[in-house]
Amino acid sequence: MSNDSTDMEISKIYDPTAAEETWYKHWMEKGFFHSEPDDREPYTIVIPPPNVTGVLHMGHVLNNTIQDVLVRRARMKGKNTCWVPGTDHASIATEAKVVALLREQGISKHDLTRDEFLKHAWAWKEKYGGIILDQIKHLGCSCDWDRLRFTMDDDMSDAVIHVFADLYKKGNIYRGVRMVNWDPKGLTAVSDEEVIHKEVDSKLYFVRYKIEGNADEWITVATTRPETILGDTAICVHPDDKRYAHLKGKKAIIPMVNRAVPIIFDEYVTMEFGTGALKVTPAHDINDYNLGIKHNLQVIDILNPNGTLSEAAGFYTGEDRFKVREKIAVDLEKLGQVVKVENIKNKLGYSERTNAVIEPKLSLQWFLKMDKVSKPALDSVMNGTIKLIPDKFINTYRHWMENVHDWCISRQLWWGQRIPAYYCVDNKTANCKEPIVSEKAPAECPHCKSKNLRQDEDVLDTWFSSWLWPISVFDGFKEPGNKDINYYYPTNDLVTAPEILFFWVARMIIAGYEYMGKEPFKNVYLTGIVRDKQGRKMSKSLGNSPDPLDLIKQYGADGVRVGILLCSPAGNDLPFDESLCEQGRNFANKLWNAFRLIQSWEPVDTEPGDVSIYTNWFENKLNEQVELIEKDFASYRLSEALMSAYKLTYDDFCGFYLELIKSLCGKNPPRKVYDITIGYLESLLRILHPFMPFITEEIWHQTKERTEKDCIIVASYPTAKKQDAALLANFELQKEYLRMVRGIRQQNNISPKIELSQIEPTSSITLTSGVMKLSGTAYKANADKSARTLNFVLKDTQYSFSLPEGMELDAGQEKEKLVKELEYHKGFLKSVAIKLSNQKFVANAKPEIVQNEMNKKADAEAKIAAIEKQLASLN
RNA sequence: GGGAGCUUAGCUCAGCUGGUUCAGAGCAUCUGCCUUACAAGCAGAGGGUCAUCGGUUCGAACCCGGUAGCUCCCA
Repeated sequence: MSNDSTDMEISKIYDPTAAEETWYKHWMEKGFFHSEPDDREPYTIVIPPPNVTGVLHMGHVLNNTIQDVLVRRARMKGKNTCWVPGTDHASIATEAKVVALLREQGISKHDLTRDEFLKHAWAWKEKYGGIILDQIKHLGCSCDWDRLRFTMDDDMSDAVIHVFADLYKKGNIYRGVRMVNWDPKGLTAVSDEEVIHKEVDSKLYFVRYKIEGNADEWITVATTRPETILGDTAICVHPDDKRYAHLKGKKAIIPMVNRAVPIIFDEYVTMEFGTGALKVTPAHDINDYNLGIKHNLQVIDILNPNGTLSEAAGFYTGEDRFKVREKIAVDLEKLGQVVKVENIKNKLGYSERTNAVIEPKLSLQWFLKMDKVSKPALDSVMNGTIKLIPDKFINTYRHWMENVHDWCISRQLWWGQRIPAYYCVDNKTANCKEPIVSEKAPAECPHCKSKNLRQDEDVLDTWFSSWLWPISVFDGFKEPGNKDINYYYPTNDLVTAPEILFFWVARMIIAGYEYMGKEPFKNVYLTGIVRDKQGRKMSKSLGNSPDPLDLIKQYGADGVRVGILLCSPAGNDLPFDESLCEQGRNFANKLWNAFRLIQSWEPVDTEPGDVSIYTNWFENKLNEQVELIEKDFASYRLSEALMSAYKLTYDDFCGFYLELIKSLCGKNPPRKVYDITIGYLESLLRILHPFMPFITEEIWHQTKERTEKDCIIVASYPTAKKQDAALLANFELQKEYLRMVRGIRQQNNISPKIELSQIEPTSSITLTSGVMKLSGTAYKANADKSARTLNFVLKDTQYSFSLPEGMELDAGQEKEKLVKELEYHKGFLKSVAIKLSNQKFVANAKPEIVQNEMNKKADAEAKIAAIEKQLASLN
């Protein structure tokens, strides 16, 4: 080091930009992020692959910061860490983007062949699909970029196809007509989990239907979807409903279409809702569909896939269902069939992807049977093999797993893995109708030998790719038992949002047991949801999310990381406020200035002498906090761990330790003290590195000359040594003394520059010379004890200081203050005394508790005596 | 409609097996300070009937029950 010249300038304010670029590049070049199996213990995380359509939002910032903290800490603890990054092809979202882009260019999807469309889609992916990963790098994430994966990479797709064929062979996948959630905008079925139910204002139409054969008899139904009247095939009433009992065996006439439909009786109907009479539309409502099966009703599908009315409706063909709803209300009114219209609130399903109102629709889809495969996945969480953090999610998980529905895995899209099912076009034998499921395209129909085969048009749900992620990223399907999968699987931690606990986490666990016979990860850390100040979830569509890259520019990546972590306990929602990042930035600056101070010192070759008690104290404090932080990490309390590190640095190191050394040694500490202090700074840097990777690396390299590979990212993490509890306790009193002196200075307007003379030194607490100096107090022998003094009581000891020259003391005020304090302690003593005189307490409470009360009593008595003595001196 | 969870300082949260340190932390606020590392800073201070009502207990923020409000999940 050659920083002995005074003209060497280091900025007062830490500038993160240069450090971020330099060090990320350096880490990459030196291969610190890359992992290969070796004989060390592995620590593995697979990233929740963000959508290729995505740009970085605050949720990603939170999620990836947490992962990076865990990974960096594990790396420093000597683990062979592997954080696998990647992206997800996001079928619906990406296809929608590509369709929109093509539309801008005047191209309609339907004018293209499947292959042509996919070419556009891949081009789109190449261009935009990597944006989010580049953004993650700015956060400092130490992913193993050599292992980058995409859910539609050839290998990954092969795995998906293999799994589909395998599960079909095992009888776990079937094809069937079911009521699905139809997204008329995305033109595809979506799974139950992709439907968001929202409460909306609707109208409830009361429409009367004529009873067949009776001149003026009517039955009135209530519906929020009058357009579906055209698809009605029954009216249903409760068997106990006396109002309708006489209609048994009768038929009702559907308005407009004049179709006579049976009046059926079923307990499913709620008599209290509406009129107690329910119109039944089996094609467009899941409950009606079930009623239809039970009562053998006709099914009339009146909707086209895009949400317009079909030929089967008979009216309004080609018009959108919502327009038709308004029109039919008017038309029915004209026919005199509308009795009344009420405003109500009801819940509607919306597509998670396109926000279109979901229409229940009958269609032919592929399903995965969930009952059997989900068993081990439920057990593993219930028996603790996989831990959910926080564990409040176990209940939610169990509830879902115990009531799990079959998973609709087909999507009517082109972007994704095409279902490996083939159909015989010639259909020469009865068996030809069976789909042929095969990983490779079959050459001919196994039944009729026809070579005229057609592949299923649909692709698989994106989650059907990502549920294999922890296995497929290590080529566990392509090469079972390979070196990587054996070494890295099961992974350690998974960090994700609770929203996708079922979408993704549960299904990964299922796949893990099905294909590896082992859980895919040991711990699942569920983050909170980042919300804005009004409590709304941050989202692109609301535009209420700050751009993380702007934040990084403003506060530095370290500042943003600290900001988002400081108040995000696991599973708790995080109302995000930019001021948190400001706090992070300020903290980085504090650390920077602590470094500046130390590096400005010019050590001298003297012995430390008394200064050793302070280095000794900080050593103990450091160990105490490292131990605490260790515990916090063990229970995944990251924000608490960060707060401990924050206070250790801010309060203990900067606020107390450095101030003491400074006041005792000025700019010239003994060399030994200097070296030790540098060592402490380095320990702090190492503790902070997982949270603030850039600034810690920067300072690490400025504290001394280091080789290229001597980086903090691979430095060892501090371990806790045993502490001297008595020493730590004693120093709390030293600090308290300092606080008290500063308090009386503030109250009495005494500048820190004026030295206060302590006239009654006592032996109860040995005040150290550094604390005396820092507090600006000094012992004064032979003081005039009759003079007015400034006083405070610490523990059981009264400290008195003679008044600085020219200062008057308001004795009345001082007395008042003391009397108040005395009253408080007397009250306290009284409550303790009552407790101790309670026979039941003494008999029932544990001995150490009783002893505690006795100590409390003694303390209070001592304090009271001290205050009384002080009061007496005022008279 | 069914289920789960939450309610502690202005805000965000700790508070383990009921018992000094059990009423805490950070931020914000207020009051002094441009004290030679840092005003992105230093020093000090104020602030809570632990949602509410009842029960158990020698003792309850903590255990049990009712009520209110909020959130989430499922239908």
